Amino acid sequence: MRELGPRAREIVATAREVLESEGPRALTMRRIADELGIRAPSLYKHVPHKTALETAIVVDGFQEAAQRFEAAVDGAADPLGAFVDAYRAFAAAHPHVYRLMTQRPLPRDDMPPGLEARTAAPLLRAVGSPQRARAAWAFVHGMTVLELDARLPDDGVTEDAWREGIAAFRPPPPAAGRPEEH
Amino acid sequence: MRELGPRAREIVATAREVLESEGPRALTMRRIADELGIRAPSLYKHVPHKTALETAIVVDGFQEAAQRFEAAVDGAADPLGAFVDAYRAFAAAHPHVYRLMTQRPLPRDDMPPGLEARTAAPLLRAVGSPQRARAAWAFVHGMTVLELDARLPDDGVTEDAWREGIAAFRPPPPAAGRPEEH
DNA sequence: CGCGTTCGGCTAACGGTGTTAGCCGATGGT
DNA sequence: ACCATCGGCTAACACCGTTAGCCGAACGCG
Repeated sequence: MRELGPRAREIVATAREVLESEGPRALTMRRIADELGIRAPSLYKHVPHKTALETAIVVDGFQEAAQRFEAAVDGAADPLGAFVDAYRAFAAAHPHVYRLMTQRPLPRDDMPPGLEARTAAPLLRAVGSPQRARAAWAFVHGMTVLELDARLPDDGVTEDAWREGIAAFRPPPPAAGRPEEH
Repeated sequence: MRELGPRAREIVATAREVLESEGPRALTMRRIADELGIRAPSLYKHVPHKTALETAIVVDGFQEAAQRFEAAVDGAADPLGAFVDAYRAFAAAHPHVYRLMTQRPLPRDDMPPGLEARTAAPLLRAVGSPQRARAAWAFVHGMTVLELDARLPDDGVTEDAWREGIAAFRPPPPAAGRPEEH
């Protein structure tokens, strides 16, 4: 993947703004060009195709998410709970970007190496084992998309489901004497 | 939602075949018409728009899924395990239909009333409580889409994650004396 | 029988999409 | 002073969903 020039970064930034404020159907080459006071074909002087634009948005999204997750888990008394809060907050703040990041196979070849692992690391540390991390990730992602798509009734039960799932995947206390409060 | 005539049912059936065999990008009005030896505009004599076609595929998918889930759970020794097996089998057999069923808000207004609840019922029975059902559904759906999109490494750990999640959401044994084997 | 309606095809066309080809003025290096 | 590169531009293509309007065949019915 070619490195993006400064004009390309501008294009990606306005593309992300369009996506976040008006959703994926509005994310059109002509629309992006309009926003920049430019014609659509000129975009191709900076970006090879629309997919590369979407990939760049996804990469930015992962970078931002990774930062938030690391900051949330760092030194938290309840790392899993903190991670889940940060995860939900990210998805709620950038639902269209979140969907773009998750609703298709990852463009791994066009992503900085290590970024995927970096994003996954805080959860891994929060729950202990890799298989538990994958299960917990699946739960959190599942809840998130079901909520984004309004598949779950908006009653208190959904919040209970969050609690139930978090409790199910929280690592057991480190061994010794005092039990944890709940 | 208008009831679909017999020709419309044929159209939906070939649309589903195209979707299942070649994916959503191939699901084109012209492509469907071709398959039927017909021109694209003629489809609109039977179906109001493409979205209605997709909705019909989704409804068929839910009906088939509901049947499979009911059959799987019915009288099973481990209802949750049986449900998960049936769920994964359905998604693996019809990945594109599964995505269509889950990757967008449900077209509830154009679905037979009760179908959504019927599809959800087997899992609800299998785990006991509604909040546990939602959490378990999120986990199963999350694992499924992550696997469909090849987001999880294809090692044994993912299978462990399935086991871990299932164990986490299995209802406690009914009370009395003898412990279950594992 | 004849008539009118409805049905289910058709062609032509519109506006929108991503994308390519090719032109051209400005900028900047040698 | 020249030439190349950069970053715009217009025109156009193929494909998409969809609409308008035509037309032959089939059918109900007086």
